[in-house]
Amino acid sequence: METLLPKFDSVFSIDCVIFGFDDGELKILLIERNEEPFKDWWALPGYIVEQDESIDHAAERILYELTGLRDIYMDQFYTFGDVNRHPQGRVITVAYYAMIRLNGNKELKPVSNYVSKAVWTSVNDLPQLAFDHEKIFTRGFEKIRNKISYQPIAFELLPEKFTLTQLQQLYEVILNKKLDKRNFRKKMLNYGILKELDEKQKGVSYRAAKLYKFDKRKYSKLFQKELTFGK
Amino acid sequence: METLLPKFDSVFSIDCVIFGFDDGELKILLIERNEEPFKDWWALPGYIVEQDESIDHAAERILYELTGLRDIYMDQFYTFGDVNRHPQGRVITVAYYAMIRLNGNKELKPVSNYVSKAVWTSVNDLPQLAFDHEKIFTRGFEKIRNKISYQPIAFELLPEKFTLTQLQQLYEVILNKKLDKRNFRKKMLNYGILKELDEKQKGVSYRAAKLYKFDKRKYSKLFQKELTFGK
DNA sequence: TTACTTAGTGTAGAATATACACACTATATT
DNA sequence: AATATAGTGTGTATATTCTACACTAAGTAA
Repeated sequence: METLLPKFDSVFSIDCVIFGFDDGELKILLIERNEEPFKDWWALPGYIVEQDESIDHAAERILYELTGLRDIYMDQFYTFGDVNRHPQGRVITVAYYAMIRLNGNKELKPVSNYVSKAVWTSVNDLPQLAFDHEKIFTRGFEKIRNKISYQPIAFELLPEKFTLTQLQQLYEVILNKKLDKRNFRKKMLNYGILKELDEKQKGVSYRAAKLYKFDKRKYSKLFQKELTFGK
Repeated sequence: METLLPKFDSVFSIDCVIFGFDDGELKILLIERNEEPFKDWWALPGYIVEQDESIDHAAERILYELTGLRDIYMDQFYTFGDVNRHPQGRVITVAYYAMIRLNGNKELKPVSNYVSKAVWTSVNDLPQLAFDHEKIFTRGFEKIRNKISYQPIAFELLPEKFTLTQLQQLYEVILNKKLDKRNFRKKMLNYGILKELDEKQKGVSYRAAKLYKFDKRKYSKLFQKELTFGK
């Protein structure tokens, strides 16, 4: 490979804002750093892209190393490239977000040793974060808030079978406002992307609610359509 | 500055998809490369980010060097990081789009000598492009198509004073469909973000249309609101 | 059996979006 | 002067979507 390219003292990294929903709370995954700079600080999970891997691959790899999770819906949302965002050199970071299904199991097993631990933290209760990670988080949160308004990404966060009330709670948390129960149900059911199951919620000490499933097929039909601008 | 960071043989670049509207056609700015690789090929304007400049700054600088334009509405939209996208090494590129007001003057004066010339090309009539630039263009075009559906970015492309017909034509080109004149006007005027002027179009051989101006203030009020999800 | 908690449901009025047809005005051409 | 052309400009009826609002039903726990 020729190298007409100028030499450049720089690094690419990936940072991930990984959302989960649990206990009626929206959470993100934070790690405690075990390396300078910002040793012992909380940070978004992220690491350096390797020389011979694509950034999408790096994002998947890093998420896997930190959580053991694969095949997660992940999307790039912004690239942060201020000169001084990293105290040790020029690091441009590509931020991804992911939404994962907690299903009650919240244990996280960091593999890489640059992390002491990884925990789920409510977005309403975040500690101070290393680097410009607060900025990155904020932008990622805006992104999903925005996106959920026109695409039902919420399903990524819920267990496979869920109640309408859970779905509504999730919308409320992300949009940060109360929604009307009847209107919410009407709208969701009208989309026709929910499959009503013959099952009910279990283990609750009150009337059990019906469970629903997300119907991916019908979803794609509905939302692949062009955005409308009437005729 | 310590350098605990691993050494990495890599480069960041910026590529720009610069839209303009002229003659009822949506165009983008292409350059003819004067450098290997892809010498004499058409490409999106783009170049390497310098060691000590932020990526946003680089984007502005590069646009300026190629067009002499400043203070352009510009937005990052995606970062392309496949391993082999550049034949000479690892180059991750951050793509920006810009929308500029042609106002009839289409002359472009490239400053940098890695460019032989720069021209406006209709998006319906693009030549083959260097690198993965076709992919970048496509994604950028999707981006504005999407965005125009919920934000009136179209004004960036029109002259300061424009007719409703021009505005509609622009929407039609970007959305790639015919719109109903009456409904379009009603909708646009209802937003209340257009200021009707006391002037009319000049130099046309038919009934002159009223000119309008975009009212930025009212715009921010209207569109800063949260995206709606009812109550 | 009672008390408690959440599930589940309908409707009317308001606002918005869509569909549709024709007259007017200015200029260029003959 | 007559005519053709091309684009401006308007109103109304209908369909759809959005919003506001409160009670009963079902299940569990004591």
